[in-house]
Amino acid sequence: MKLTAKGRYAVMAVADLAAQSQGKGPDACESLTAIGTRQGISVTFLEQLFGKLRRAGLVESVRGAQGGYRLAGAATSISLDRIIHAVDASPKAHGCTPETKIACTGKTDRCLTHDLWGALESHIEGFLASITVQDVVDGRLPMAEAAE
Amino acid sequence: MKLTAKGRYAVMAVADLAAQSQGKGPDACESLTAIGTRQGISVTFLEQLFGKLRRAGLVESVRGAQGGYRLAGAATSISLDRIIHAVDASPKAHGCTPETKIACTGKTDRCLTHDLWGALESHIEGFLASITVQDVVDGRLPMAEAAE
DNA sequence: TCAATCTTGACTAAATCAGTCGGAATACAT
DNA sequence: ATGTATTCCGACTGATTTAGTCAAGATTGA
Repeated sequence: MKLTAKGRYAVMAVADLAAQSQGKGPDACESLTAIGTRQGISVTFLEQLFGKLRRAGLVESVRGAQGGYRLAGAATSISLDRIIHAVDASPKAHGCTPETKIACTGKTDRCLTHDLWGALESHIEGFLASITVQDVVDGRLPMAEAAE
Repeated sequence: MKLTAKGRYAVMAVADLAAQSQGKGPDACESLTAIGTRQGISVTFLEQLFGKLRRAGLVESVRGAQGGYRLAGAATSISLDRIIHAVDASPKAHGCTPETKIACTGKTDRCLTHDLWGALESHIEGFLASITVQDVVDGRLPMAEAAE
């Protein structure tokens, strides 16, 4: 699980897409040009992101003129962890895999941090999984304690 | 808040240090050579990490032969977020700073993800702050649900 | 047909990561 | 005093990742 700007852009773009299609019919679609202009993201970069989002089944595309993208499901059914996983594929898990099992070779202590990092990752994942795109659109976020 | 291998190594090393000085007197210190050998981390890399840990006030050093490092306080008083902050200094906060305020210029939606990312960061931080080095040594970790 | 749009894949400049290297400075042991 | 073990410090580096760009083709509406 990585938390990069790319993931944040993807969340922004999907939230924008959801917000735009609020009142419109289920077949309405938004072009990347429109999304990019509104959110200040370059269209070519959005292409890259939406390609992955489409392959992950989160959005659907409509080709040709007046085409664009629309959500593949309800905004309430898309959680943020799915978006982030789609664009920021994390092939490697946390440490202590066969290749980097440095920590697990210890004699005195077996890998102390292995379980720890696993717990941390699932903690973050759980947090992101608990938020849907609709929540973001509505500005509804859990414990908005974002101090500073 | 970044979660890199460097931070994990630092937690491993500090936990090792704490575990070794369990029975010994408060003045006992461990050399980086010993820690590195046990944990399979190169000594030169440990030097880099412990330099930062020392400057952050988490460990104390004893120079010269038979020297080494010891914890600057009780293992129960050192939380993991302090270790990670010490070695993985994160100068930049999350997005929407003056330099990258791209998202905040929107007309329709003001920056939707700003608060969100802030909430996420403080969530992770709170999790790490709730775990002490002593917890790691004792293998006591919250919700050890680390499936797979 | 023509223009708008998605689709794909290669490409890149810059930053970051993980770690090394060389050399001081310091203190203990003999 | 000399040698040895250790911390200290900053520069350096190779590989990877990030955050994009660019070019060319496929598909469809008007």
